[in-house]
Amino acid sequence: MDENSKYKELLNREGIKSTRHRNAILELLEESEFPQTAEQLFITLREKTASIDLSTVYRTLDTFASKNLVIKSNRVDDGKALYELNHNEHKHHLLCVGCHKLISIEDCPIGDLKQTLKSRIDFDITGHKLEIYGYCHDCKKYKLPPADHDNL
Amino acid sequence: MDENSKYKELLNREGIKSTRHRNAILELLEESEFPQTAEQLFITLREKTASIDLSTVYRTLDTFASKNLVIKSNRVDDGKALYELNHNEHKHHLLCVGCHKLISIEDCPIGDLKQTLKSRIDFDITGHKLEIYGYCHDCKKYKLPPADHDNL
DNA sequence: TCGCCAAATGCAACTGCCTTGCATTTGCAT
DNA sequence: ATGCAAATGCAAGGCAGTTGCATTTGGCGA
Ligand SMILES: [Mn+2]
Ligand SMILES: [Mn+2]
Ligand SMILES: [Zn+2]
Ligand SMILES: [Zn+2]
Repeated sequence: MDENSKYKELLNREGIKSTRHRNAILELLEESEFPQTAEQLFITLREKTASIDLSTVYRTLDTFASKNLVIKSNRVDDGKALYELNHNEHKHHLLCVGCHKLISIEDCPIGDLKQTLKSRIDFDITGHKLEIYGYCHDCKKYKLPPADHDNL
Repeated sequence: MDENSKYKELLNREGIKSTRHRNAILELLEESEFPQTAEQLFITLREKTASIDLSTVYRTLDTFASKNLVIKSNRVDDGKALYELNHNEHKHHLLCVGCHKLISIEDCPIGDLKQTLKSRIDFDITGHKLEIYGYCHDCKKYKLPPADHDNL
């Protein structure tokens, strides 16, 4: 293993081997602004670095997810699995249903709710997924009347 | 078509035909407290009512979703598609990761955020999906240390 | 540095969820 | 009742993700 082992320490800390593919995948995830499908990662990996099998990509991502290095979620429109690096920072994003642009935000509205639920029904929140969609500045002019559901 | 056409008006209002299967599926969804997979619905339909094909279940649910009669989402743990009746009321639920129980809540923490984002970055929220998980009262005693991500 | 072995990977077959093409049936307007 | 578009059943197919197994490789101990 050559000097490409940028993530050797991280991987060893998790008790798994530092390999070419694992380093490449971590590096690629670090460059990605938004969650990626396994296939997107696979294609990019084939282009820019060594040959790799799709099953290896899935296995690696699953391993990372089990170590909490990676967060796995599902795309809203087709349910396909998405993977992103777990930066241990709390972020959400807005999806524009007009142009499909993603916009990062730091807001998280769960904090208060967490206290409320703990005292009211004795439920301990450990995590959540929040997907927000709507129309961005550029798309507002073409805005359709909003669907009458889920429309607080 | 006999008197089972409980939803004839509703269906006609949406511009689609009232059929035995569509009525059965709407009825079944109305009895369901929580979102169901297509397969769960399919099995129940086969047991309690007439024979139906799985593809019909999917096609019907897709049709309903396109009319906003049904809300389609994805299960957190396996990504499988879930379907529920759109009651046009705003609800979320808590998933206990200990016993997989679902608990309905009426709280929605999006209201304030909606105003904030509109004024700050000119984004119009039209909808959102929120999935909250943690430990219910009964499972707290067996609680594992929380994962260090997404843990506001 | 060498050899060992469990872990990681490639490859190909396979599973399961969901979709689609097509022939037949059915709802419903006339 | 008749006609026709929409709905359905059936079977095949598509595609994301998984798995079994043979081979390779990383890391460790001698
Ligand atoms: Mn949050
Ligand atoms: Mn809400
Ligand atoms: Zn937009
Ligand atoms: Zn529980």
